Amino acid sequence: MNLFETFRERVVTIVNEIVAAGDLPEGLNLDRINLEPPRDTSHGDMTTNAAMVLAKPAGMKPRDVASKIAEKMKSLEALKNVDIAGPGFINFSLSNSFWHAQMADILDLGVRYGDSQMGKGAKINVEFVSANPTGPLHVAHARGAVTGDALSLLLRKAGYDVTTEYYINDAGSQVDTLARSTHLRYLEALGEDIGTIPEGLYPGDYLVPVGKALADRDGDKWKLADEAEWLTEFRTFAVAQMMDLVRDDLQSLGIKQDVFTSEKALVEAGTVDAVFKTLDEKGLIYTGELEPPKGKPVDDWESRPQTLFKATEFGDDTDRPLKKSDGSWTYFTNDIANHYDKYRRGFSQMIDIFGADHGGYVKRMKAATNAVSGGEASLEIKLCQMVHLMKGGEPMRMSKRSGNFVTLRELIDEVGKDVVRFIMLTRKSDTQMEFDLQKVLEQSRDNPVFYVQYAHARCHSVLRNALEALSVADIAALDLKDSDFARLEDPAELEIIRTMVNWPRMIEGAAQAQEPHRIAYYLNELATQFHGLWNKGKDNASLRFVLTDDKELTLARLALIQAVALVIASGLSVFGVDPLEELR
RNA sequence: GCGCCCGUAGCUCAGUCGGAUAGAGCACCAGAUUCCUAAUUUGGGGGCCACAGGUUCGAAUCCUGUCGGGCGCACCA
Repeated sequence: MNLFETFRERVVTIVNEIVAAGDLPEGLNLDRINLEPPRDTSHGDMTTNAAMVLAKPAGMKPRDVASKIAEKMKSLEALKNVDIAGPGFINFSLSNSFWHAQMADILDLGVRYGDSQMGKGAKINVEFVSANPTGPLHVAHARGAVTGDALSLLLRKAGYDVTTEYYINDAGSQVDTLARSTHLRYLEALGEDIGTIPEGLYPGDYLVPVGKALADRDGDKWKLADEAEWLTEFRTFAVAQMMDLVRDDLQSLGIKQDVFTSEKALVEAGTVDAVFKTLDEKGLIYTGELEPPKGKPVDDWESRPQTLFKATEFGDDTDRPLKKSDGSWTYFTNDIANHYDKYRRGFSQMIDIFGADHGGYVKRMKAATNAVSGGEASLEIKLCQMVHLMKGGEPMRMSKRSGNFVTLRELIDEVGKDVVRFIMLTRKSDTQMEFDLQKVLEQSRDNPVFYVQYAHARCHSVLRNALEALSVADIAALDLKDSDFARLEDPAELEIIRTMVNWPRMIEGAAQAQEPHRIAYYLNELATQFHGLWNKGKDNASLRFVLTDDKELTLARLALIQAVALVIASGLSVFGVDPLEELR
């Protein structure tokens, strides 16, 4: 529980006491009472809307309710300056000693500061990337990958039991295309001239080594064989190779999912049949005809009876086909089985991260998950909008022909894993964003990655210099935890402590909203405050961190810096970004 | 035609389950800057929160409609 929640409970307790005393009516809904830091810091350290939300149901004026509450709050420990403002806000501040006491917590917990029990260990499944295993990951996968991974880290920090998952689409026709493309490369490896890759097959060079590996292993065994003989073997081999590629790409982003579920395996295990049967028994399957699509005209459209799932009963716009014209399962049916399988494995909360181009798929998947679990499982789907890659303010065309890169790997090679991760997380995932490859490598205020990393590095630099100045070998020898925090009296120092104390609340808020990008803004703010304090020391020598004539104050300030470094590191860890101790 | 996402400063974007005078960075203008610990710093101008209604003590936020942008729209994956 964060401190704001603690004080909120105290306010609720006070309200209940007032009710018990008969000064407020019984049966008031207290859920809408908030307690938060005010936007304007001149209003104090904390503010509550309690009086305003209670006034109307109580049939009283907000300021009258406020004065009753404020009167009792004055007796709370550590509180000072309780007052009523505006339409009925109750603002108050906490004593400096209260804030100083929080320093010990931060230093004690280190990067675990901000860990929360909010999730109560609830199991939650986060599926992301799930790109077709037909080649290396594309830059377009980067945002979903990073968002999914960071969201998982965030939820873990907030106390959820998170399992990350990748669903391998290895049962559709695209993996047959992969197998055929690989066969061509196999023939090439055996010395045949394959010419240009025919339309409809995958032309990428990454299949050359796969074909060669098969030629090395099996010789010319498949050279003259019919496709029916080699297709399965080539598909299995190539998919395995492609998944190795994908895993390597993810690894280079620092991502390693816990579970890889194979679509093919789900089909072969009969899970899809079981799902179909379940839906059928619930009366959610029927045979009918659909309207022709309303968008672009489809050339090969033919009206025919289809096996349909009653998705409309669960909020979808139309019912959805479960079988293709050849009688096999649709991708959708298999994906229902995928989500059913997760439910069966004990996940009642699931999150999928999709690209924006899959937006049309959201309603049906949520509908199906709802149906197949009998309403017991909930599926959230987060859409990641497109990222426009820029270079020096100019949009980049992403095509091999123009010599610009197209793969995720190439993007990482250009700017580095940590930059990709941080920048992708600086914007809300469901809005489009720009990513300027030039700007993110600049060492300036304009580059949030640099600015935050620099703050962390600067903390460590100060600590290193301090050790030298104090002739101490190891920071542990300073016992910073036992410093006299009361010496931190400058408003800028207290402001930093308040910001750090807000960190646990940030984690809970961001986790609840499933919005990792809030962390980026928080880190930027903390970095700004720290850099600001550093700069004050330029003008005012008494505000420097290391003061040779005042060891007590120096130690207290070093403790503050240590705390800042820890909170920044804690924040970066949620992003999966490694904090730097020096910039070079 | 329908569905989803979005529209906030010149630009890129925040804005906490509805809260006080709507914020940040960049850009722009003006000042400081052989003081130092590491990559300057201080201040300023700049807004019909797309538009119009509605709900509310209170709306950028919720609801309805209009306009504008993005994505998607049998059997593919």
